[in-house]
Amino acid sequence: MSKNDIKIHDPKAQVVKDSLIKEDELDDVTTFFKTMGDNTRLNILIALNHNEFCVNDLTYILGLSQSAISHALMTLRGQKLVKTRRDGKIIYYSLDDDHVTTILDMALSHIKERR
Amino acid sequence: MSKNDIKIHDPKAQVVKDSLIKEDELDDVTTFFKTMGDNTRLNILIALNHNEFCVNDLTYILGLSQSAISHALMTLRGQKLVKTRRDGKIIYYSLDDDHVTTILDMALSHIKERR
DNA sequence: TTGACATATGCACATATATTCATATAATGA
DNA sequence: TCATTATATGAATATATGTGCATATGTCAA
Repeated sequence: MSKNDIKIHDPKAQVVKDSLIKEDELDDVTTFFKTMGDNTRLNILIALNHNEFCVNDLTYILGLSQSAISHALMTLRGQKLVKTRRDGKIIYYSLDDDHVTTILDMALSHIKERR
Repeated sequence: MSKNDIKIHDPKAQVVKDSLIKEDELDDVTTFFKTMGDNTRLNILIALNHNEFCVNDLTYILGLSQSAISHALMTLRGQKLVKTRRDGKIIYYSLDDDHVTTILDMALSHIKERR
């Protein structure tokens, strides 16, 4: 008996199965959540939600190595969650997406109400 | 020179550093995002957003093994994102949190607008 | 009580990923 | 040009995590 022979109990299952979002679209969403699902990156986003900062100051704020911060920022930039601005040697990072703030706030309140 | 000797450029860095959320609270939020950051779990949530379903039907909808679905559901239940209802042999799963729908929708639109 | 169906769980394995270390690139001022 | 400061990147390692397999638990019908 192969996988195709599974018998559904609720006919709605077929409808929902057919209406699932496409794999690549799903990948985009999960990748977004994965990006948010890391203490370092989330802390960076929270910090940048207050103000733009350079890599050095983010290193100080989070208390992590410059390399770790830089790697995290590259991931965030790849997801277009942060953008950069250069002023001489210094590169300033800031949030690149209004949604992030909203989603962040929602998640925070979601957690708090759950307690 | 130790980590404490990092010199900040922007005095706001100190303010933001002091206002960071507590580690355990941060863990809660990232754990929540991690839970959402998986294709199987997210697909389950999307399916349950349409209707409650039993494990068997979710297995059919996602085309995965019963074990994989069950494991995923345990994680979701641990995060209080789904709840269960038993009817005889069958256990029905449904969303346990209004926020999830909202956050899901936001993430989906976030992705779409970004293209 | 036995068999069939529905779901859960422990273990093992494979894959993904965050961090560190070392080093590279880039910009500035002397 | 050289030294210094700021940031990025590649490789290696350690840890986390999703899935399949086998099996356990639970429920009902006969």
